[in-house]
Order: sequence, then structure tokens, then C-alpha cells
Amino acid sequence: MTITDFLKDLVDFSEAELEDILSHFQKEIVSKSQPLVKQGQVCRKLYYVEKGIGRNYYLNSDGKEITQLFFGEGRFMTSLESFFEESPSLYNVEMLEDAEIHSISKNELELLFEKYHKMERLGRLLSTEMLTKVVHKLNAIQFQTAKERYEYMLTEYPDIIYRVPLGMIASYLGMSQETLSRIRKKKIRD
Amino acid sequence: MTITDFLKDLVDFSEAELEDILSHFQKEIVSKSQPLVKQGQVCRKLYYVEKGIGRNYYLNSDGKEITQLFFGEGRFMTSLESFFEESPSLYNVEMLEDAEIHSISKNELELLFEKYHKMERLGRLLSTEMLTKVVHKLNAIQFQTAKERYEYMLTEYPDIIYRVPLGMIASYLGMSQETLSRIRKKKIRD
DNA sequence: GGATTCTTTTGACCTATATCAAAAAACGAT
DNA sequence: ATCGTTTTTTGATATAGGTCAAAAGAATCC
Repeated sequence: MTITDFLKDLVDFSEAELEDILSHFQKEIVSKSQPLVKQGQVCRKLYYVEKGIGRNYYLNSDGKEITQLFFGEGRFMTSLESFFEESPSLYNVEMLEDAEIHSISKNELELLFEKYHKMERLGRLLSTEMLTKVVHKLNAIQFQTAKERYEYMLTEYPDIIYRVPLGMIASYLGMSQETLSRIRKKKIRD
Repeated sequence: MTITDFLKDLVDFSEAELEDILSHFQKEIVSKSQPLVKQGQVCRKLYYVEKGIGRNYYLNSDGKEITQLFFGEGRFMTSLESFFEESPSLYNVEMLEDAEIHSISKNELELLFEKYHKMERLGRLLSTEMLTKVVHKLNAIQFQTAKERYEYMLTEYPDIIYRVPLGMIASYLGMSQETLSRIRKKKIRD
């Protein structure tokens, strides 16, 4: 879904508003694995994923990559706490495939929030959407068995699960790659 | 912190705006454990906690209470996904002490969002604040040991940790009460 | 199209944390 | 203060899922 359609769907902007808003976004073609945000930097951009899948991840104390969130097509992506709190990012952000994204800086976004009531509304809706998404994940992680978490992933992100490496999904679900491999194997048998 | 001060701090409303907005909130004195939202109901109210501590929790398949979030003084509280998605609540919501809260219905809130650009901004700020809070918790839960999660709780919610029963904190942190008890004991020794 | 690198699977073993059960301590109401 | 209830602690035991290491399978590249 193009960013234009996406914005229109969420809030009924006039053509003029929409044009103005879109003019503040920059289209970027980024290649797989190219870092968009690095752990430790303040992330000052918000991205819309038009094509591709993004993720944010961090390196734990053993140097292992832990994926925190995936961002599919038609989603806004950023290093959440860093962007909102202007704090050093806990995460790296990258695309997992060659991708087309649209970026806007925090400053410009703030200006748009000031300028348009409807834009502020858009911001609120995106925030709450992201919030419910994270709450769902928290539910899944907190008290479910590894198998149940995998099943959650299957229903919640069927599009993503077959497009990204197993190890990333395992870390996203809070389990080791070996465990996920074994669960998946068992699943196929039943 | 009173709701009036809280709102003023976040967005610079005029006196008239503030008065109008506050007139849509209802002050409620609720007693400890009185259910505000029940699992399965759609939660259509947002609460501001002026005095007391609230939580939402659910009963898992074994009938055990699992606390998902605490809401301290000066926080907005609701059953997040239920309120935003108008879906049946996964959680019960209650106060853990006799409390003073201020409630507003979703409808009235929406009207205020329509009416005031600044109100929409307030909604966005609250949403993002809640979002970063949940992201922090997710970080803590996903890949930390039980001990590390307890330490996270100590720094993030020092006010709450000594005011609510151990079992609730344990379930909030995704561990058994016994484990938390043992961790705490060890901590005291060092 | 074979060599190289990356990803997934499999097996053996280990550990953090769960569970169960019961004692001890703290709390609350009379 | 005392009885009953709730909460916390402690000990013994069980297990889900982790770690390590190596093999098997895919993907990528000159």
C-alpha cells in the first residue's frame, strides 16, 4: 500500500493537506541490511514501509542479535523509545530485503502536528495502533509456552513468518533458534 | 498530582479549554478490589489515577491471576486494547487501595478530540508515553533472567514495589512468587 | 557448477525456574 | 490480644527450554 493511500485511509485529509504532508516525506530506496539506525544513536526519523520488511534488534551481552519488532508493509517504523524520548536507541533498525521506504524527520513531523489538527489525530491513531500491537506481543511473551508463542506468531504475522530467517523469529519470540526449529518440526507432523 | 495539574503540565490549555475538558471527567471514589472492568466486557472508559494504585490482570487457564500492568498515581489507566479496539477486555481492572480516580467515556473523549487540536495532542502524548512504557517492559521480559527483571522493577517502579503484594509483582514480571521471594532474599544478603 | 558462506536441524547434556506442599509470618477483624 | 485469613518463605523435586557442537541443507558468488 502506498503511503498516500495509507494516509487517506486513516484520516480524511483534503487533497491540499495531503500534498503538503507528503511533501515532507522523502522516498528512500534502501538495500538489505543497510543500517538505518544504530544502537546508541538518537533516532530522529520515522519511516513508512512501502515495500519490504524491517526490524529492530539489539546485540545482547553475548553479542547475539535479539529482534524486538518486525515492521511489515504498510507500517510505520522507528526505534520507538528513542524517537519519542530522544534517547540513545537501544536498537539497530534495518530492512531485511531491498526496500522502498518513506522517511520524515521528527522536526518536520512536529511542525505538521502543529499545523494540522488532523495530523495530530493521525499521530495519535498510529501511536495507539502500535501500542496495541506491543501489548499483544507482551501478552504472548509473558506467560505462554514456546509453542504457544509460535502459534501466536503464525496467526498474527503469517506474512512475515515465512519471509525472514528462523533465528530472527526465534529471538523475536524469546526462545532459542534450536527450540523454534524443534517446535516447527513437531507442528508439521501433526 | 491532581488531574488539573497533570493536564496543564502536558499541554498549555487555556483556562476555558481546561474547564470544558475537566467538566467531562467524573470524579469517582472507589474502594480496594472493586472491579472497574471485567474480563470479557468492552472497556469504554479511560481513568486518571489521582490517588491509589491500579492494575489490570487476567485469570490464566489454571485460574491464576496474572498482572499485566500497574498504574501509579498521575497515570491514565484503562484496558488498553479493549478501549482502543472496542474489543472484549482480556483483563480485569481494579484499584489495589481505596482510591480516587477520574473517568471519561470513550465517546466524550472522542468529542473532545474533535473539538480541540490540543486535546488530540494530549491523546497522542499519552499514547506514546504508554507505548514507551510497554516497550520498556517488553525489553525487560523478553530476554532477561528473573533476577534482572526484578532489578528493572526496582529502578522503574520503586514506588510500586513496596506497596503491592509480592505475588502480583511476580506475575507482572513473569515469574512465580516463590522465585521472586528467593531473589529478594538473596538481594538483601549482598 | 563447485566452493564458500549462511541457515537450519539434530543430539546430548545442563540449568534456571516452575510446581507442589507445608511451615512461618503478617495482617485484619472482632 | 486472639483467631482466622492472606501472604511470604522454605525445601524438595520436576521440566521446559537453554547451550554446545556438529551435521545437513540452502543460498550466494565468482
